[in-house]
Amino acid sequence: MKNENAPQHVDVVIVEDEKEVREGLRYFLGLDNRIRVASAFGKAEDFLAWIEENPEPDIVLMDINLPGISGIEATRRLQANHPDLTVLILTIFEEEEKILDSIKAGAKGYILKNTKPELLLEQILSAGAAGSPISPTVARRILDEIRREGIRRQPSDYRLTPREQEVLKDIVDGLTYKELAERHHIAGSTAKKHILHIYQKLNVSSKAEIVRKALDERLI
Amino acid sequence: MKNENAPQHVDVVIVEDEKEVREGLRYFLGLDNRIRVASAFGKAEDFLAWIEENPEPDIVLMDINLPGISGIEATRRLQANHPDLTVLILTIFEEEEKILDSIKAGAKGYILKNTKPELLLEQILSAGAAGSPISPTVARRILDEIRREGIRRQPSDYRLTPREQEVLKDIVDGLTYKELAERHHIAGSTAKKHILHIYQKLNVSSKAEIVRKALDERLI
DNA sequence: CGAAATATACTCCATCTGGCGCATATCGCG
DNA sequence: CGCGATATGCGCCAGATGGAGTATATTTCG
Repeated sequence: MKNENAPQHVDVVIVEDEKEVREGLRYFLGLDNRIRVASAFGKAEDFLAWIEENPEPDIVLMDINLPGISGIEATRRLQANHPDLTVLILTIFEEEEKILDSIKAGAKGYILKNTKPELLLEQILSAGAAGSPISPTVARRILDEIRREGIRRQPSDYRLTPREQEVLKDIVDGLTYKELAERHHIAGSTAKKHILHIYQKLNVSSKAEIVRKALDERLI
Repeated sequence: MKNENAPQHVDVVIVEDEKEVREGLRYFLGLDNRIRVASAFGKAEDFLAWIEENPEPDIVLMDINLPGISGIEATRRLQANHPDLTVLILTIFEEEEKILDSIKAGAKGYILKNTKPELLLEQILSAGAAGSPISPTVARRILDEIRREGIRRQPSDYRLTPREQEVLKDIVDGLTYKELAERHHIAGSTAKKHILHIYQKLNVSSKAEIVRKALDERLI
């Protein structure tokens, strides 16, 4: 199976806005001769442009918190033209939502920035071998999530009032302020107020987002 | 945060039927003074009896393929009286089904037996610190599973053009005309035109309705 | 009882949205 | 070549929307 023409190293690209971290990573990874840092970017946009003009690297280390396009969004977009590109999220976030979003966006691994350097190296190399490096604390959350689905999905509680629940359902049905007001015999202004409250509680800002969230999380 | 009364080591129990492997593990783990092997068993039944009479160890290394009660079943039974016990599956199986079954049974980690000894040590120790050690190849399977949750059926054909498909997806993501225009480098007026065309084809008249329809009929 | 939460309603305002017409430009296909 | 489909873009308009106040009942619960 050994191919003498195979590159001797794993090509890595870094996308990370903080220059210190970015250059630090570039330097550290470069020390290991199994890894070659092909390039590094401070903005996802720059990387997305670059990837269209250059040969695919083996691995992309992607920060989440980037100015402009986020690392998750960038990962999602990569799926279109580079579905097989191995993207590893490298971030400080441990929030379950971001983790799952990343995975669904197509990330092949999720490594925390506090990972010890030697381990980080192992993780990156293992990703080349069809593995998915995941920081143990992150893995725990993912496993928790799987278990939870296995048991029962209790709808996340946004503490919507009964009225808001009704309104929510009507929004999902595509009703406008007016229609909603008529249906419940209240003023349009009131219907609107209910909707705005729901926006705050669900942390969204449009009906379309409500519908998406309500259906995704089955709070209908 | 250091507590002088804290135990100096992690208590580990091994459940593994093959004597060679069992004793090998016991010996190897014992070499590291951060770990103490409290006991080792060749049958799950023996361990289940023992655990009721002795203080809980910190970690249980559990083989799957055991005579009598399987490691997975044993893990499941442990949930009743010892829900917080950290069980790490240590096995040669990479089958997705066994992996998921183990997790659902309550295992906190899933390590392959081919894991390098030094890494194995790290994995076990990380489990003590609320982490979930997972072999990279196993993690990959789990992630694949999460991503897969959505085995699409054949969507009804509304004859949307490729561009409209893209726009449709963005609407479901909750984007406004402007955001959508930026993302595709087109004028807001054009984005709007695409949306209006989609409205006609899907026979709807608002973004909320599109989101609903797109999610319901899985045309995303 | 009385405070807190909920439901109701109004105003102002900037922006977004849906609907319509019109106009190019490109491409594939016959 | 020319037709039709697709993609792009502009302008106009009325109404819907989202955001932020303010205000007042009504209900709920400690």
